[in-house]
Amino acid sequence: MDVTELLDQLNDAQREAVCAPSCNQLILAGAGSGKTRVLVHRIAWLMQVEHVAPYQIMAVTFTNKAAREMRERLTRLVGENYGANFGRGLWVGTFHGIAHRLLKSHWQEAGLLQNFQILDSEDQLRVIKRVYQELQLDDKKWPHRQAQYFINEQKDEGKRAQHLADSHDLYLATMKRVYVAYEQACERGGLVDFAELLLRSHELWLKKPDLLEHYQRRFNYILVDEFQDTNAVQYAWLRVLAGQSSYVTAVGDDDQSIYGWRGARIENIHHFSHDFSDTTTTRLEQNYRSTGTILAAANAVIANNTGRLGKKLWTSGKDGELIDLYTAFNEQDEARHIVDRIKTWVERGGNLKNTAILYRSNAQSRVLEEALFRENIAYRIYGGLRFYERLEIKNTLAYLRLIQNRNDDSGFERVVNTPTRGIGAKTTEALREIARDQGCSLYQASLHIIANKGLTVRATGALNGFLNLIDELDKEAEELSLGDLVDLVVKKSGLYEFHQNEKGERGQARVENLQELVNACRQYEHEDEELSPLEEFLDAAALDAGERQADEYEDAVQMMTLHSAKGLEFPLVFLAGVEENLFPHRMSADDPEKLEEERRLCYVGITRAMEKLILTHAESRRLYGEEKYNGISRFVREIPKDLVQEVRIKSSIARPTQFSNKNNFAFNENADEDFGELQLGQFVAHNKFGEGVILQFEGRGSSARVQVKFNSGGTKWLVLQYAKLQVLC
DNA sequence: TCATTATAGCGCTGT
DNA sequence: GCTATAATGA
Repeated sequence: MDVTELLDQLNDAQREAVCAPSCNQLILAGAGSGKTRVLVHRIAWLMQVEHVAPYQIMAVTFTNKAAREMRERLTRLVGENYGANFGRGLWVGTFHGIAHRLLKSHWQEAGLLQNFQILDSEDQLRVIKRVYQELQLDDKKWPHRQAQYFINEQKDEGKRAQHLADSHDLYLATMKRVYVAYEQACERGGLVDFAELLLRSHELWLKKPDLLEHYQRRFNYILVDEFQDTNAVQYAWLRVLAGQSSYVTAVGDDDQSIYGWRGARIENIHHFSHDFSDTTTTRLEQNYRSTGTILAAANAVIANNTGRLGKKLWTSGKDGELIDLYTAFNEQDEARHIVDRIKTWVERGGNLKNTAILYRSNAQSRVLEEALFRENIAYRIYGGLRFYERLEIKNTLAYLRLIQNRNDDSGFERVVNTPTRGIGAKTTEALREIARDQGCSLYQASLHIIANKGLTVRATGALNGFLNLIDELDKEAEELSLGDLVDLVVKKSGLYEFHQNEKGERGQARVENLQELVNACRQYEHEDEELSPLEEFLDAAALDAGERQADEYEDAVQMMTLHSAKGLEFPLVFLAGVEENLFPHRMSADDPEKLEEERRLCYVGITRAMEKLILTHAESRRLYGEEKYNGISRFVREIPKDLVQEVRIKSSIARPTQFSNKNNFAFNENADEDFGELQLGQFVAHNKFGEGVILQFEGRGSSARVQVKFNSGGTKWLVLQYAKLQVLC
């Protein structure tokens, strides 16, 4: 490719970053400012102009999706010049993926078992539960989750159990005990959790200077995306790897740091220019995504945060439409309104896939989903239960892991009696005891107990059946392709049949998921010659969050949390549930720092929108099984008034102003049924708001509602079905 | 030992 | 409201 062509598509600031002489670089890139483009072009520049070899470059991202996208764009830009070998030397991956790769190559030096397993957070919790039993700790006093959170927090900070000072504080002392025992359990079982991947590979380098030197010499250029999301270990890892001779390009946006709860340190971006010598800083502030109105709103909201590096997005484009704000009666009404707006959008020629509904927490998705489903609008939900975290999938993977490694205790425990085959709590308890005494795995304990006739005839038969099943599958594994093997595992283990017999839609969905897993395995491309396809697949499954690409091309409404929306953009965006206690979340309301993170989340949400942004909130919402009346989010108030227009319902039924004569309801024959004995001017009582007077009627059937002016001052629309108004005389 | 039912506990974000 | 455990009966 021609160099001019490489630079033509860039603005001045972008070009400055792309063509910078070799140095450490900090690129502060606002939302929609072409961050990925700069990264990709920078790599292309290094390769084609500076003649840096691909194997000297490492590009690090946070999600698999981002890594995939970068690789694709890079291939498109320079791939043809390098041919099929293009992907070989260049490392593009997530922090976790790269750390995993290193540990796989140097398991011995890292002090791991060769076939170590990656724990996802559910697996991790299981291990912690086992540890609790061992230590005889009360999970009521010290919840499992708290221990999990504690351990991960320590690891994210680079701290091992041994680094923790002994404390007289009972909580800290207990957590330390759990941490110590947890480390031992992982050590024994060859288990590695997410945080461990990073911590372990960091330690590997400190422990083996010659290994470090090898990689330092190799990777002269390291580029990191979403730098504001790095945690302490990742930052340290990076510094060590870069050493004195490599150049680091850090791209990030302090205003989009939304993973503080996961250990991300916004300070890393502040410290960068101190810690990496001769850093040049570039700001990308021109936005190519959103309208002027949307940007003005985003800028106004984020301006309320303190300690920012400072950045103001601007666009040369049009102001565009105002931001809509819809106040719904309840969450049902909110969903209805969103669906209506989507229908209008489509009628005017819009695509479903160009619209996104964003929300703070996954729990909000259900009502929205139902409303879309009722209207036959295709939708796709991101996140939530991930594919590889589903029960039936994890069970299948457990079988596969056992095939690969009999001593995988977590897999053993998971499926020894799934589907049920007569190996109950009593038998497994016996196995566990032997395993503990002998310091062996549950599989070996099984062999042991059978040899010593330590079980009833029935239990022995059942256990033998299970062991034979695994052996048989293993034997078959040599002959079969990965896809066929998984197919066989699913059928022979009885999982398939088990879920088929499960009643209801749930079983159906699970069967489909199993089929999908088989499909995924059939299509899985084996890359690394040193690993078996099964081995490679299992590792990939553990690291892959399971964002499937195929569906991206499907024309469907995109639904996701604000967190998973980062990095994406859509012409039409709904921000649902902009209410206090929900967004900002009530867990964050008291802590100024957490509140600022919520605000950044809001900033992320607003800047996803390209053309039109619609905010919705509900006056009353069923949350955790309770009716809540949350006020409108403070973030909405932070948007200048002149950028927002309130939309009232585009009523399908004209709103009658006179109710003196009930015959006015020509278009609403069931009005009597719907509104019963309620009349205009009727005094009513509500158990939360107290007494008031009815001002207006609207809707029918389940959406029949009345506007009430309460003596306490406020005026509210109430859905009759939920409000349970008492008629006063 | 299994399957059903009752109860308690817990709520966010996710590599 | 949901899930994960505990208690119950087959």
